[in-house]
Amino acid sequence: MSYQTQIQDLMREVFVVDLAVDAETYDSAAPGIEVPKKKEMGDFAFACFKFAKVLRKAPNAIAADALAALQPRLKDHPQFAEVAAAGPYLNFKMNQASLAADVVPAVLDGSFLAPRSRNGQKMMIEYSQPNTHKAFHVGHMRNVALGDALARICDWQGYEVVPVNYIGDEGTHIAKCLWFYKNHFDGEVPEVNRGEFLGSLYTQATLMLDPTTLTTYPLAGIYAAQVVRIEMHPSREDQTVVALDLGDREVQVVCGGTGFSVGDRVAFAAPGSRIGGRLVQPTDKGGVASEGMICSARELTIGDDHTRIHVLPTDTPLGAELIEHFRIEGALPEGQGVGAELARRNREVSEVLKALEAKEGPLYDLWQETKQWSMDEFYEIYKWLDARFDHYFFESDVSESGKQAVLEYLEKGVLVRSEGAIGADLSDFGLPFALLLKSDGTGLYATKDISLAQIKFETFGVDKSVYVVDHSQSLHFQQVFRVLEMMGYEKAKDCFHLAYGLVKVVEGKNEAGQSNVVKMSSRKGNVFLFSQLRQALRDETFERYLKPFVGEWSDEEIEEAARWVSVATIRYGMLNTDNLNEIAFDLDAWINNTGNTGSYLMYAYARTRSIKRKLGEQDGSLADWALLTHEAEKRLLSGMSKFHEVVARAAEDFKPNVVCTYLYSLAKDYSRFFSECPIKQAESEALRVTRAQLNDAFGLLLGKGLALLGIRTLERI
RNA sequence: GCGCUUGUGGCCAAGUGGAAAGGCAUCGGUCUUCGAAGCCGACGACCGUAGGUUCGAAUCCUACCAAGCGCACCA
Repeated sequence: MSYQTQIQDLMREVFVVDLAVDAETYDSAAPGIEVPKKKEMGDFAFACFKFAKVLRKAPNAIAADALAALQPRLKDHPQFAEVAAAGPYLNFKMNQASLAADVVPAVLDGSFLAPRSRNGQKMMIEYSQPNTHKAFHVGHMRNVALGDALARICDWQGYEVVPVNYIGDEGTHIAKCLWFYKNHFDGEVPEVNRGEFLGSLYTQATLMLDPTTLTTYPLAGIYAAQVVRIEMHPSREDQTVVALDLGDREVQVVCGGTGFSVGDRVAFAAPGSRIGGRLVQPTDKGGVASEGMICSARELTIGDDHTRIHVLPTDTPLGAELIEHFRIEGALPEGQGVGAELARRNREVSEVLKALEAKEGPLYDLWQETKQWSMDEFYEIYKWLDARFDHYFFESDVSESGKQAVLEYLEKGVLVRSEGAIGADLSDFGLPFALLLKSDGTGLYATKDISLAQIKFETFGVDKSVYVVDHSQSLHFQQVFRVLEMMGYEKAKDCFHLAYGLVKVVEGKNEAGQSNVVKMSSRKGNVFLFSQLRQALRDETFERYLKPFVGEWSDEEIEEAARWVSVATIRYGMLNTDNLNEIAFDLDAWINNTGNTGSYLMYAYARTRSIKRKLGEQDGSLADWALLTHEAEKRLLSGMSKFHEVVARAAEDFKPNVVCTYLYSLAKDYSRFFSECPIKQAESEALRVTRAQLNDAFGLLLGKGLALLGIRTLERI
C-alpha cells in the first residue's frame, strides 16, 4: 500500500471517528495527499480547507484538532516519524528508516525497478516520419527523442508498445530532387552522407523553382495598372468600384481594400492568374462586373499587409507584367522570360512525378536506388541514437489503398463530392471540410493517413494509437480522427495526436543583446544538420571533458563516452521541457554542460559507480537504516520512493519531461549527499555499509530512469 | 474573419484548485579528504491584462492584449 493511501486511511479514521464527520461527507470532501513544495516541510501534506464548512471552524483550528486526534493513532504507524500542523496543513514526515527499508533493498534486488505488470493494451507509437530525399536535422531529433522515450516509458508502465516509423517516400519533393539530379547536377555522388546529399539537391531544386530568386514580384499574370477612378459600390458599403488603365485598355474591378488613390500604380491580377492558390476569374460582385482584382502586399506574397492595396513605383510602365519587369538582374539570360522559364521547369518536374507514378522505367529505378541512400542514413542515425522501431510504414504503400478507401466510403455515403473533389463534411463537429481526393483523382496526405490507420486497426489490432507529430498538424489529425469515426472505427477515439512545439535555432544577437530565435530554413542555410550536430557534440565533449583521460582510458572508451554524452545532451535537451514549448536550439548553451542537463545526470551516475569501485565488496547485512539521519539522506530516500508514481504520470500524460524534472531533482539530492555524507570515511562501518547501499540503490534507480529517456549510463565519463 | 497553442524574475523554465521548484547569467564562498561536469550562499516574480467561479486560482470560466501555427485540391 502506498504511503499516500496509508495517510488517506488514517485521516479518514480521524475525521469520521474522532471528529464525527459523516463518512459520506468526508469522502466527498477528502483532499488528495499532496507533496509539500518545500522539502523540509515533510514528505506528504494533508490540507484541511475543505472541512471548514462542514465543521464550521477555521482550517488552522481543524488542523490542530486533527493532529491531536491523530497523535495516539501514530503509535501503530512507525513509518511516520512526525506529523506537524503548519497552519491549515498537516505535514507528514516519513521515518527514514522504514522508508529506506521499503525502498533500498527492493531497488537492490531488482523488484522495485522491474517493469510494471502487463496491462494487456497494445499501444502503437508512430514517430520520426522523415522524408526520404531530404536532410535529417535538429528539428527531427526532438520527434525521435519524444517518441522513443514515450515508447520506453509506456512499455515499462505495462503497455505492449509497438514503435513504428512512417517514411515519406513519395511526393513532389522527391520529383524535384530527382529532376535536379538528372538535369542540373554534374558532380560526383559522395560515398558517405548520401541522404544529406539528396537533401542538398532538393534544396537546390527548390531554389531553382522559387520565383523570388528570379524576380521580386513572384506571381505570374499580374500587371501594372494606373487607377483612373474610384467610385462607391452602389450596394456594398465596404467596397469600391475601381477603373484601371492598363496602357492599351481600361478595366474595372470591385475592390475591398483601401490605402490607394487616383493616379497610383497598382498590381492588377488578370483573370487566369492565381492569388493564394485560387484562380482569378471575372465575376459579378453585387451587380457590378469585376474583371480581376488589385492586390495587397500579402496577396502578392511580398509582405504582411493585407488591408491596404499595394502601390507600385510611379515609373512602373503601364501594362508591364510584374514578374518580368521586376526581374532580378543576371538571374536569367537576357531575353529569356521569367514566367516561361519557371513554367518550363515546373513542367519538367511534373513529368518526373508522372514517371514515378508509373512505377517502372529508369526514373523509377533511380527513385528506388536513391530512396535506399536515405533509408541507410536513417537506419544509421537511429542506431547511433539507440532508437527502436518494430515496423516501418511507407507512404508509397498506402497511397493507392487510401484512394480506394475514399471511393469505397463515398459509395457508402460517408464521404461526399464537393467542387469536383471528394472529402468529409465535418461541420457537425465544428471542423472544416476534410479534402481526401483532389478533383484530378489524386490523393493527399490525409488520404494516406486514413489507409494507414485502417492497417493499424485491422492488421495490427492496436488498442491505442499515438501519433508524434508537430503541433502545426493539429487540425489535420482532428479531421483524420473524425473521418475514421464516421467510417465506423471504434478505435478512432483511442487515437491521440501527441503535438509538440518547433525547434528553432539561435542566430546571433540583436542590438539589445538578446538572442535572435528564428525558424530553420534551408534557403537561409541555418539548418543544423544531424551530421553537423553529431560532430559538434562529439568534438566539444571531447575537448572539454575527455581530453585529460587520453592515455589513461582506452581510445574506444573515450569515443564511447563522447558518443553517449552527446546522445544524452541531445535527448535530455529535447525532453526536458513541456512538449508544446518551442525549443531555441543553441549549441553553445547545450554543450556548456552545467546545471540541468543530461550530462549532469550521467555524471551523478558515474560518481555512484566510482564510489562503488573504490569501496569494494561490502557486507550488506551490516546495514542499519536508522543511521540515515542526515537531511540529504532523508531527501534522497523520500525522492526515490516516488519513482513509480512519477513514471505512471509521465505515461498517463505522455510527458517525458516529468521524468526529467524528477531525475534532476533526485540527482541534486544525491550530489548534496555526496558532498556532505562521506561514505568511505564514514564514522562507523555500519554507516559506511548503509550509505554504500543507498549509493548503489540510487545509482540503479537513476540508471533505470535515464534508460526510460533513452539515455545510457557509463561507468565513468 | 475563424480555430488551435503559448505568455511565470535579465534569459530559459517546473508547477496534478491548496505553502511561487530549478537552471543560465551576476556576485560571494568551497578541491593536501570517495570525480569541482560538483557543493554552499546571495540577488531577483504580486505568474500577459481585466473580470468571474471558489474558503482558496499561475492552474477552471469569460473578454481583451501579444507571439507562433493552422484554416480544401502542398506534405
